[in-house]
Amino acid sequence: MLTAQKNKINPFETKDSPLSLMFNMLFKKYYHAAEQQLVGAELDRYFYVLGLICKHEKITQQCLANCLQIDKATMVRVIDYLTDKGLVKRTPHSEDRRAYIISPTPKGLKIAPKIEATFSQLNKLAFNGFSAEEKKMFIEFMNRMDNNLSDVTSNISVQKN
Amino acid sequence: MLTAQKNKINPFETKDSPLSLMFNMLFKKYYHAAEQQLVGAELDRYFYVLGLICKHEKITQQCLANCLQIDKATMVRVIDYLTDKGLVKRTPHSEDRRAYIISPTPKGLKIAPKIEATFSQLNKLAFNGFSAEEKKMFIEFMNRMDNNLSDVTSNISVQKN
DNA sequence: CAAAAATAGTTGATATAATCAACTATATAT
DNA sequence: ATATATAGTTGATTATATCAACTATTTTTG
Repeated sequence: MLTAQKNKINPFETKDSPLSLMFNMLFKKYYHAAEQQLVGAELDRYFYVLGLICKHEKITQQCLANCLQIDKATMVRVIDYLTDKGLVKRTPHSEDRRAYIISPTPKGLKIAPKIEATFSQLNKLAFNGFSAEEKKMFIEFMNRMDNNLSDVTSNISVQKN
Repeated sequence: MLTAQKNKINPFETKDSPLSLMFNMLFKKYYHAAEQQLVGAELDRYFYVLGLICKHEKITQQCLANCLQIDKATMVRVIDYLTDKGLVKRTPHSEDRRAYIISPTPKGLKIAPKIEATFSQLNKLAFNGFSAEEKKMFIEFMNRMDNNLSDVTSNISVQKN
């Protein structure tokens, strides 16, 4: 019998647990830690989107949606949110009049280092006790998995974005 | 300039990308693939919860919430959903009259193998090209990260569950 | 070249999920 | 015996995802 007190299920130790469960749990822990560290930082979500925009300076909405595997309709609202907060702006694309280029405002750029520092610190914490080789291997494993799973989804079904 | 056509951002190759982004992307791909494979299987979400319940046969709601890092209020609704579908049932806990034990119904148990098979297949696909050692290392890495990030969140803040 | 198809972005509607506070009932600690 | 903690529930609110339909523009192709 599994009760709350003697809570013993650990997906990381159980044979054949779905990997998605592990990914999701790690995602949540990391994400919530980031939220806590960024409290009072002008924005209260979509840190990683702002991070990406600031890192690349110029990027279209559709590209962001593709990169982050987010539906383009959802992305509209993300960018609306960041725009309302005065952190990014839309400017018409010079070569494609359907498209907009998303770029950070000065205010957005000012926050970016704080976001980057938070991610960098959390990465360091997540990798605590990892050797340089182990760290490198981990990222490589993740990259391989991403490729493996991309093959699956594109074979099984039509992409949504 | 990053446009949709020449989409070049890859969080797995970019130095110092937030790990949460990688976790989330892998989670999504895996999860959506599972959804597609389980279309028409009585339930259309919470596969992993049903999987856990069937694997353990007897487990309290709070324990499930803890294990899955889901708010207990959310868990109520998950169990409601599974109960409405006739896949699990609540029975009073014999030693703790506040608690309910969640267990699978025959119908739930009948579906379980299909869910397990899907996860098993997707795990295999995700690990495609991994040696036995690499696979073992990956799980170990994930486990270590989970511990590292648990330390953080419990230090920084109060747990929600 | 003109027509058809595809793409970038938006909107509205809907469905799903997370979160919080307040609550009941019971169990545990002091 | 009282105070505190826990398991579970509910209602309200917010966040997120998803889908179809739409405009405007670009690309494809016959």
